[in-house]
Amino acid sequence: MSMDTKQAIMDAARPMVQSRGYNALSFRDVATAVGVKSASVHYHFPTKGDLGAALARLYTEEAVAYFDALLADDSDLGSCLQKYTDVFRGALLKNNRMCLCGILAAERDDLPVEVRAEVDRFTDANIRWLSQLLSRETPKTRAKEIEGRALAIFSAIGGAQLVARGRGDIAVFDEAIAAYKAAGLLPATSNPAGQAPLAEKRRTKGAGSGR
Amino acid sequence: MSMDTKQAIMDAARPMVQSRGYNALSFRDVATAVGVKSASVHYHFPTKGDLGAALARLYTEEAVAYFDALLADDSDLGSCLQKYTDVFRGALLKNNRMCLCGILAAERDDLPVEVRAEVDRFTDANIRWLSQLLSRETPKTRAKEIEGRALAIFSAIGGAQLVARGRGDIAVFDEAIAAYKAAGLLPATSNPAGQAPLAEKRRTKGAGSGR
DNA sequence: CGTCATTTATCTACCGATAGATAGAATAGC
DNA sequence: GCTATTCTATCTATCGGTAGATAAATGACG
Repeated sequence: MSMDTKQAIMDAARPMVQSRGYNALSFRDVATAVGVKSASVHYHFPTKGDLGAALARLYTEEAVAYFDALLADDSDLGSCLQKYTDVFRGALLKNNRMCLCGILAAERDDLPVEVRAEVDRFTDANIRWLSQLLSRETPKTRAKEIEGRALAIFSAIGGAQLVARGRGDIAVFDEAIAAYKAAGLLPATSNPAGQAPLAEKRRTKGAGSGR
Repeated sequence: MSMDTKQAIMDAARPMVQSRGYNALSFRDVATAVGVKSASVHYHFPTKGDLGAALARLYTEEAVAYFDALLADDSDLGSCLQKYTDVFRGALLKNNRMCLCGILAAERDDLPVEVRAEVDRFTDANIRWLSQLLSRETPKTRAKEIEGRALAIFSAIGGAQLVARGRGDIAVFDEAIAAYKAAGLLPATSNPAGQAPLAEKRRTKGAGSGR
């Protein structure tokens, strides 16, 4: 029953943070959702920072695992990026949530240092993964340039998520992504006269756990 | 003494929200900063939602005024967009702050409806302005396409601001913007072999009030 | 096996601090 | 004197966190 509770706490807390942010996360709410008392949450996570950092760490680990599987399975850049994008889309789809580390980034000044560090790790992991993916297509390109492109993709998708969430309209996200493709920031997946490397058109299966 | 206090409250509250978000904004903190009691803040802004909405509304109005002046004065698209970008950069420059409506978008679920409405207005105003700017350069393009491009630029810049803030490093913002230019999402301002309409290179004078 | 000690996990009850908000007295300017 | 503004004082609700008790496993040892 022990690790079950710890896991249940994290399972309950994560969507709460993704919905309302770190500041709005309360031990009491989590405890109520899990069906225990807030003191029990403190038993597993002594401080709020501990809980927040654990959430962000697990979040990053799961994301990295999913993304790395993409890199291994699907060697097509276009469809990899499509699935990558769809993960962020999935968060909006689930009750207009945001990427956990995205919303934490907005709250940076209020975060305990240990949480901040995990947010940094998430960003790093995304840039690294995107760089890896991009450099596979254009191995000759300078690393600095590829990293810049990776950062641009990461930032742009995060921004689309933020703006779409602000409007409470997932269509805004889709429009932004479409415009990124039209501008050449993302590879076009099907019809229009894009540029950049092309890909097939399908959306494929699951979009992960709603990152 | 009356309107002075009201203005002083807003002047004090705005940077607080930009730094730590709506949830972290407290009547007591604002009152202390202004030099009055919290009850006096309630006199001018009965509820927190009133204060938040007033902040967002004024923020949008000031932004629109500044941007419209840009459209009138400087007819060059590249330098207009450069100044537009620099406004968002300026927020980071001032104690790693974010666009007020950007951070409010992240907190959407916690916002009173009146604040939410003002956030929407800000987004609309930005898309409208960017569309106006873009359509001046390419009048033939379909309105839907221009709006998509405007949304892309707005989202991308907001995302760059969010990621850079999360890292606490304004250089991240600059890198992202540079990569946007390289990708063709934003017009290149000077040296490289960009595409799109070109512009001169200067940064010009003030970047507004740190939007 | 049985006994004793320890650990695990949770509870109840509370702490000081702070949140937004309100009522009504005091003060100031016209 | 009336109105606009600010004050004092207080309320209720919630926050993260702690203290202390307890029941149930777990393990050590004779």
